Amino acid sequence: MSENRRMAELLLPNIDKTPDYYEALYPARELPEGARVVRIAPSPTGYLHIGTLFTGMVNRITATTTGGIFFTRIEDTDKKREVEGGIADIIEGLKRFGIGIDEGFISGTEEKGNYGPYKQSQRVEIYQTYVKDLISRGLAYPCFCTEEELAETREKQEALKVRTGYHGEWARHRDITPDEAEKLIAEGKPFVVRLRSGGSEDRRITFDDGIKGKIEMPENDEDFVLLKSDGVPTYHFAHAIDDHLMHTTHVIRGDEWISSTPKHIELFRILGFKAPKYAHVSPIMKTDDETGAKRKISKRKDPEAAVKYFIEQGFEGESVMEYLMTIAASDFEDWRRANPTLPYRDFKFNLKRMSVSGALFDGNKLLDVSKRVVSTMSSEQVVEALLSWSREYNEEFYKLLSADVDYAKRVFAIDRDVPKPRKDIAKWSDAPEYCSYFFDETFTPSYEMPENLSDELCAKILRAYIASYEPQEDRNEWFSGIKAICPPLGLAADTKEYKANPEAYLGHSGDASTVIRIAVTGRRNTPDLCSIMNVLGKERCIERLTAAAEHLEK
RNA sequence: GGCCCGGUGGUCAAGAGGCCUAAGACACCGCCCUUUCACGGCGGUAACACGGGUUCGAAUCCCGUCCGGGUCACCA
Repeated sequence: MSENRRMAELLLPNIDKTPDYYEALYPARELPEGARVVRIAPSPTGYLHIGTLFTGMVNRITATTTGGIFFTRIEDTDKKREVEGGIADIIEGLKRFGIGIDEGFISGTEEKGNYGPYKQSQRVEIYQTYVKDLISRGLAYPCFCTEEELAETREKQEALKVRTGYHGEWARHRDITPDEAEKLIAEGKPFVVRLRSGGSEDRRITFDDGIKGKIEMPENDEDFVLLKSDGVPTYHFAHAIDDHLMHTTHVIRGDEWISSTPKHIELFRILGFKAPKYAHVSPIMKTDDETGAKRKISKRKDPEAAVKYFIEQGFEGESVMEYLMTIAASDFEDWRRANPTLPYRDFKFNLKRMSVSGALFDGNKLLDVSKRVVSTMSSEQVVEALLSWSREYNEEFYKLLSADVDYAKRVFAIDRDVPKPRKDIAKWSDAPEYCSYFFDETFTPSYEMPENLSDELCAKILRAYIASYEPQEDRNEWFSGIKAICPPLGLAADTKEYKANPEAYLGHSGDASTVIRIAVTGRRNTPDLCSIMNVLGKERCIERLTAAAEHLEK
């Protein structure tokens, strides 16, 4: 038995399979030419991050436009950071935003597909099989350094002003013999398995990044850790094994990974795998409120880093995705204008069109996009969405709406379902304020009348209108009712008439309708008043008009 | 600090040596339409980080400076 072989048996005695076994178990996928196999590989460390959603979306749409596969894989190799329910939070979050999953984890607990298991903690035997093979080929070795020893090395390197890390001369256990290792193991010393890197600082490697283009870097020469002392792999090693076995063609991930790509490339080479194509997505940035500096959006400092924030605010998933698409593809907005009704998924996405630098999160733009999305929804859809949002995040409002759902539908049908719908609502949390005057419980009267009219005149307008008011289905008929009361009060029935000769009148029919609007709704700005009054009903309108008139007469 | 990646209006961006007197969108401002509010339409303010090259010609190519970001773990 060779020394390397002996070392392999010594370190991983329980592994009896060889890589060939797994190569046969996970044959190549049968997919059409050009189909891309992509994935998102989150760690279950808590809630869904906006950046994860973003790269998830980019991956999803890449698979969709190429007719490929999008799968999820859970990277739970760090027990310390794992959070209970973390998988469900992330997977359900993706689904909530309309990101369909073809394979891998499709809920917090279920997985599907022929390339599993899709959770790294269940793949330990696979990783160890490949590591054992590497050791027996002399390409990996055990390292018994303690944390303290590693820190010491680092200090020395810093004092000497040389590059820190476990490489070359500094790789203390690089030449450890099986005898030495056996002795240390017998003493109960823990160890990790490191790669015996064949790279050199002086040589450069280049790779063609799918987003950033050609990137040139020094080769990896770090004997980085493959297997941690608990036998679980590091990200780097798990990535190489998994994406090879799962036949990932394109690794689209956050650009914080660029600097470790040389490690990954070396791993794929040493393992004899074909490396995937890499594409590094720039992070979503934010301006720091305190320093004014641009920085990566942060979990700790920014509420909008958590996708939960948008859900609580009542943004439609579709709105957030539309907004993210405008960041992801510079030509998306043009496409959207040309195809206003198509789902964003139909957009032909191309990684090469992605921006190379990180975009600042623009809340205004999100609002604008959201208003457009909401304006295309029917009143039924709006009320349904409102009900499910408020049930969870605004109990008071939920009670109000659910007390009479038909009434709510009539409220939200106003100026909706028409060719040019209004854009008053961006997110469901805007709704309570938007419709407050439709409910006696939330109606706040206002008697702030237009500046150009005296209170006395306003009261007269209201009294005249109360006396003559009859509900009308037709807007023009309805407005005729207002026009009719104008001349006796010294107001112009026709606006143009007023503009031509303003001195001759105290105001015009537009002013009269403003007075009525304020009395009925407590606001100057509302959707179509005729429809509002019809929804409110004659009795309630008269009540409010009378209350206002009485107030002004005092 | 080493190594990477960037830098066009407040924001997102188009731009591949002459078509740039630099597009479009959001925001902001003004006007028009209109019974109000919106929607819509029209218009406006506002940018190639800086310095050197290369070239007849540079936002675009090269070098340097500055600035920003990322990364340097038995975390992903």
